[in-house]
This record gives sequence, C-alpha cells and structure tokens, in this order.
Amino acid sequence: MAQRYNFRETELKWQSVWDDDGTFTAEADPAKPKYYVLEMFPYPSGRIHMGHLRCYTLGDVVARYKRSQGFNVMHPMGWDAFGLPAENAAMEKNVHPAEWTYQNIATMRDQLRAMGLSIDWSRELATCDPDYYRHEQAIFIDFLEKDLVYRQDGWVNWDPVDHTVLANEQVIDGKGWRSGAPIERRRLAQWFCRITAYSDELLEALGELDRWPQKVRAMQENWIGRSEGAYINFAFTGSRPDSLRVYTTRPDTIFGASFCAIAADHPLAEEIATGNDAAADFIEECRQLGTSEEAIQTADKRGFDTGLRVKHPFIAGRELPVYIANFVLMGYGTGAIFGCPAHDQRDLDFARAYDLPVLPVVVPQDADPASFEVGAEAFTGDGALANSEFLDGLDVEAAKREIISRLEDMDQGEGALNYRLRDWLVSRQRYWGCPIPVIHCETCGAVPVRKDDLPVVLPDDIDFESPGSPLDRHPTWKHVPCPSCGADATRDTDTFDTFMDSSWYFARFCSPDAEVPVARKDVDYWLPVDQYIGGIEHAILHLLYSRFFMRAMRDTGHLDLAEPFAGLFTQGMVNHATYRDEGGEWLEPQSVMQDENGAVVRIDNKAPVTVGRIEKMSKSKKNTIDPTDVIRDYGADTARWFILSDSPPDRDMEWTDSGVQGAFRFLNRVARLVTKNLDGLVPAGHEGFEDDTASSDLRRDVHKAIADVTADLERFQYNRAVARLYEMTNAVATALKSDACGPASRREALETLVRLLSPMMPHLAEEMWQSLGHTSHLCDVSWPVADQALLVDESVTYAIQVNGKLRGTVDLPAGTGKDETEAAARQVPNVADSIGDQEIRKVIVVPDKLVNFVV
RNA sequence: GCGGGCGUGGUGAAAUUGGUAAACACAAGGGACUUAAAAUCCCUCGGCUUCGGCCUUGCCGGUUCAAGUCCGGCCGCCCGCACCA
Repeated sequence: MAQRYNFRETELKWQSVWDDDGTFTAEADPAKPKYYVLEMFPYPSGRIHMGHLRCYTLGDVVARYKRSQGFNVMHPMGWDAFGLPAENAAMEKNVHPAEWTYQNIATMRDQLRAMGLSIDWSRELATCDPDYYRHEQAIFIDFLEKDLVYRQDGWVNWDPVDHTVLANEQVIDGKGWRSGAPIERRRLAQWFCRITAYSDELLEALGELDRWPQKVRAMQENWIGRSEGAYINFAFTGSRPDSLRVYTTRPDTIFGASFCAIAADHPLAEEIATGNDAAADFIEECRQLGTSEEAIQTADKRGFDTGLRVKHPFIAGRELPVYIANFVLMGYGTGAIFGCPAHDQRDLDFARAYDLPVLPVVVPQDADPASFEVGAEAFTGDGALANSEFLDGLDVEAAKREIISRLEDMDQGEGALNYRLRDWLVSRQRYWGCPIPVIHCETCGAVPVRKDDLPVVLPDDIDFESPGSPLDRHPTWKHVPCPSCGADATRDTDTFDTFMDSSWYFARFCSPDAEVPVARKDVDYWLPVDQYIGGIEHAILHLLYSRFFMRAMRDTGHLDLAEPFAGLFTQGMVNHATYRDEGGEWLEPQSVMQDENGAVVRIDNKAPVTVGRIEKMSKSKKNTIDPTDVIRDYGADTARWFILSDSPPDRDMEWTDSGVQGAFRFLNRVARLVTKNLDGLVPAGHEGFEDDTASSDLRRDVHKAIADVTADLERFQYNRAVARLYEMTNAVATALKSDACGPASRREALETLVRLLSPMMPHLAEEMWQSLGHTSHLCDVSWPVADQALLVDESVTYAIQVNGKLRGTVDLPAGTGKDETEAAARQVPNVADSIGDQEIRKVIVVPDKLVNFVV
C-alpha cells in the first residue's frame, strides 16, 4: 500500500534547500520589475499566535505568487522589539529586558521558519539593536533641525499604571491603550512630532490610495477631522484690552449668538479661578467629570458665569455673557465658542438650562420666517437667513462667505481651516525604548547630540526595583557635558514612543546594512511597499505615523516618497469557540471532548461543559491554539491551507479542529493522486498533447482552473482559490481514474495542479514537482498561463425561463444562432407546459446563456 | 449623533458584478472495504411535494424581460469616531 506523505521530513528538507540556496535573498536590480511584500512585523512577545500565522501566510502567498510571475520580490522580516512588556518581564521575572527580548526573538524566528515562509532573512532587523536605533536618532536630529519636532510644555495624557505619557491616538475612551487605566492630565515638557504640518497633505493623499480599504481611509479622514469655519474675536466690555477668540463652523449664525463659553482648561478660566473660589471649584468639578462615553452622554450642560461680558461684533450695544462650560474642550479650536442655541443642540441645551435667548436665524425652506420657532431640537439644516440684518435671505453657504469677508474687513476674525489632528507626543518615561538624543544644558537649552556621538546607547546596568523612569534614576548615565558649551549638562532621560521605531523600518529593510538611515538607490528601487498586510487595529496609529514619517524624511532629504504603502490589506481575526466548566471557569479547547451522545464534556472527569460564544483567541478566555502544535501534528502546509480555506481573508474566521483535519486529508489526497499516477506519463518536458475527446476535456478543465485560480489570487480571494483547487482536484482525480486520457494530458493535469497549489502549500508542491521528474525547483518555475483557446466550451447549457423563472435547461453547441436557440428552447417539455396556451409577447435570447419567454 | 460594513442552508461560505441561488468545504446520516478500528472510496444532505414540479437570499415597496446583486423605506447586527463648536 502507498506510504502516507511524510510531511515532517519533507517540510524540513525543502526549508533547508531554500535556505542553503539563498532562494529568497533579494537584490535590487533596476532591470527587473520589483515587488515589495511586507507584513506588519511582530512584537517579540514570546511565541507566535494564530494572528501571526494568518498574516504571514497571506503575505507568503502574495510573495510566492508574485515571484512566480517574474517579479523581483523582496519579502523581509524583523522585530518590533522595544516596548513595555519587556520591562514588565524584567520586574516580574528578574530578567534583563534585552535578554528577554532576544530570547523571544530566537524562539519566534524558529517558529516562523517552520511555516516555510519565503523570507529574505539576510535583511532581518530588530528595533532594539543600536545599529537600528542610531539611525532613528539621526533622523530625529534632522527633523529637529527642520522644525519637524519640537519640545513643549503643556497638558499631556498620563497613564498612571504604565508611568508614562501617551499620544492622543493611544488614549481610547479616556483610557490607556495598553493598561486600560483612566488617563490623568499632567503638565510636562515633552517632545512632539509636528504631524499637523502635514494635516492637509495627509488628508488629500488618502484619495489616491486606491488599493487601501475604504474603511481605513475613512477612519484616517475622521481622525484628521478637517473642518471649515472662522475665528472670531469678541472684544470684552469695560477696560479689558484683549479679546476672546473663538472658533466656529457656523459664522453665519452670529446674529443668533446669545453667549460665549470657554473650556475649564482655558487660560482665561485659570486666570478667573485665582481669587475666585466658586470658579475654581467649578473648574475642578469639570476636571473630575469622567471622560467615558457614558459620562459624556448623561452629563448635563453646566456652566459658570464669569461675570465677564463681550461685545457682539455686528450689533451695537449687544453684550454676551461669558461662561466656563463643561462641554467646551480645550483641545479643539481655541477652547472657546460662541453659542447660537437655535442651531446647535449643545448650545440649545445650555441655553434652556440657563434661560438664555433662543433666536432662530436660519429658517427651513418651507417655513414662515415670522412664526418659525425652535423647540426641543436645534435646527441644523440649510435654509434662508433671517433676523440677521444684511444676511437676511441668503442661504447658509452664501451667508458664511459674506460674514467672513465682513469680519476680515473689520479685522475681527478670519476664515479658517481647522483640524482635529494634534501633534504626536513621542516622549515616554520608560527604559526599553530608543533614547532621545538630546542634552539639556542650563545655558544652551535643549541641544541635539552630535551625530558623530551616535548612537546614544541604553545603559545595561539598570534597576527596576523602584517606580518611575529607570534612566532618570541611573547614577551616571545622564551626566554629560553640553555639546555646545561644554558645561555640565544632562541627557534627556525619556525614550521614544515605539511607534517611532515602526514608522520607518520598512524603509530600513531596503538597505539594512547602510551607514546612513536609508541608502538612496535602494529605497528608490524598492519603495513603496507594494503590498502591506496587517491588522485593522493599526488603521490610525501605525499607518498614520508612517505616512507622516515618509513625508518628514522626504523633507529632510532622506528619500523622495510620500506614501509608504501603495497597497494595504487588513486581515480578519482568528476566532475560536469558548468553553466553561460548571463553576464558570474557562477551559482550554484541548481539555474538552464530545462524548458518545455528542455532548461536550471535560476529558478528565466527563463533567458537562458550556460551549460559549466564538470569540477572538485570547489568553484570558483560554481559547487559544498554538500554531506550533498544529505544525507539529499536521505540518505547515496543512496549517497554511486551512487558514486560507474557509473565510475571506479580510473577514474573521473560526479555527476548528475538524477544519484542520479536512485540510490534512486534502493534502494527503493530493500526494496520493500524484504518486499513484506517476506511471505511464510522458517524460517531464514533453511537448504536444493528445486531441482525443477525453484528453481535450481534461485539458479544458485544467486550463479553466488556471484562469480561475489566477484571477482569485490577484484579487486576494484565497478562499475561492482554495475551493476552485478542490474542484480541480476532484475533476483530475475522476479523469485519471479511467484510462481514456493520454499520457501528455495526464502529466499536464498533475503538474498544473501542483503548480497552482504551490503558493499555498509550498513544501508538498516542491516534493510532488520532484516526484514528477523535475530537477528544477518549483519556486523558480514561472506561473502557468491558461490557453485561451481551451477556455471556450464546445457546448453550453442554456437556462430557459418563462417570465424570468427557470423552467428548464437545454445543451446546445456554443455559438448557436438566436432562432435556432429559441426553437430548441420551445421544445423543452416543462417550458411548453408553463407557457400553456398563453401568448408569447416577447422572447429574450442572451447568447450562450439563457432564453426568457415573456407571456 | 457622524462615518464604514454586513444580513444567503445545521455551519464556514460561493454566485464570472443584473442572467440556472446554495459551487467548495465542515458537520450529520447511510453504504462499501476490514475479524475490528483507523485510513480510503461511494451515496444523501434548504423547504414543501400528489415525485410532474413548486417555493426559497432579514422585512416592505420600486426599476427591469430578468434582482441575492440596482434604487427608496424599514428592522437587526458588527466596527471606528464623538459634547470637535
């Protein structure tokens, strides 16, 4: 009996062949078209998980497929190696962060190698390597000189659990993105990247990223949050010489203004609070108010009358009260607004609470201006201006233009674009990150480290015993002379946000050994990344920062590129059912089984188990499967095949043991199919085919499969490609069972099957290719091309409809004429019955498709 | 509230973008081989049916010879953002 396919031996064999031959080592070659495939590099947390397996399998299919199409493919791998978990491990297990990190990298590299990925390992990098981060420090210094980074004292987001500040993007629902702890506000001097310098460019360019998911583009658009409006300066009454500057998107409603309001953090509010306990109490109250969604939605609109009054810019003698209000945010616009209750819901709620006037100044098209009133809901639609002197009768857009032009003439304001996007805070009070290459001197201020003195290396002897920043506590490291004046000075003891590390690693991959951050000729050849693959969770953070970084690197002369990722694919999550015992404790999938009645029970004591929701694999719910176990038990090809097979790659998928076994069965079936049919083939390399009916039919099936699978791979529809290959395998197996097909057509069928499978199950494909008598390696063989002549069928099945409903089918030779087709359709028995004695009013004939009788 | 997406068998899904709905797989059931099991192979598998067929893509309506697909209105679910002035 035929031996079972030995996946263990075979997979190891081909992995070392590829390795020894340097098969996947890429070299820049301007004569060849390049293709840069990249998956988001992993954080070395300890072991690879199913999300990695899915992501890297998807990327490897792209890489192998493009390679077989003649592209010069670069497919590198590296490690996003700085970050807090290494420090936590240091505290919990008393191991140095570097040691912990490099051990994890070693483990995970082996795990990835076992997947049989077509990776160019010669380009491997780790962001915690001084040879990597010295270049990041150099880039930062260049940014500093171009004013693309700056240091500023201000309110920042403080994570009290991770003991560090966070960027706005890292605060989710008012909580730290890693720790989940409620964020506190602190005043600190910190480094910022001037991402807002590119607000408009980052927004505009989204329109050209046509190979990005619509969803990600929409999310970035919202995040950048462009709005058009105006600044208006309201002069104070009395002797105060300055004015209150507000931002509004509805300057047209100025005649309906009944108050102004400022944020609790507004400088004016702080000024008032000194010497005014009631104001100070109110401000404190606003700060205490939770930032959670629920707190915001249920919070009443509340204000504190400062006693200050401002003058209405267009109505002589009209004065507006100035409140400190809990619904005004310091972080948007100027932190101050004018309130027009009739046309803004928040302003209306506030006006009702404090008994302020509600005067409609825009009336809907079909309403009577004399009687139109606003009740519980503000009117925010378009309409005609009213009660607004010179604006009366204009529509909203025209009124905006008019009022802005008047404000500008009076020098009391101007039209403006405003963005929600804030500058990116990159300082972190942590040890395991890239040191910020700046020295603080009492006389010279913040001075960049001289480039010759780079890298600023992290000290190894570090203590994690007490809280706070380990670098700041280090006895000697921070004490250095000022590079400018030579006096005693101190290093910046903060490190970079790790998103800095990942904002340019894809560029470093192009020239991993260069003495400069990026070698121009290499990035010019390889960038942009043609296909980038990763999780949707980076839709804003990593992807937005990287887009900023390329522009900033462009403007500091490192490269000439704006968009780093021409194509982006966001893969779905890997889910698994969850299990709980009678006590409600989570159980691992390995510890449950089905008993003889089909009920799910514990393996050890047969106690009943509750099967819960199918959820994202997570340690806390214990519903994880270790990819390495699957590879050990079934092989990498099986794991790859299964993860591609069931669900579209961008959708969530469910990992099931039965699905894996199904994939395993298929693999063995392919191996059996090839091995059993080796006898009686023409030799490898034979040209020409038999033209008998059976052989031609087989060849037609084979070439249709080539066309379909190729189209599916092009469009990232790997689940369809898998289904099509199942179908092809069934067809080939059936055809080869009889002796009717000729030896050349049989060889073509088997070889084509193996070639089409190769991007997804590369080891088995190589092995079968060798069994078929080839000395070349399949990964060097070009992708099959479908013979167009074989894609056309000799006969087609027509659908015959009556009034659009299917009533029968008929087989006719391809290209049959309309009249002949209609005549044949009338003969179909059920069709004649359906028509009965009704009059046929119309006949639609779609060539080679269908006939529709309309009665 | 704003933005994006989805809704098809027991399950994951497919439908060449308006042209035979449910391909392919998983699960389930039946059978063959075997002393037995594993492996393998074959058959059935949306609903109803008088076995001729008829009906079926969240709900209602529309366009069309023809709608899972396009348009309008509901209902439900998922994701992102949000007192953003």
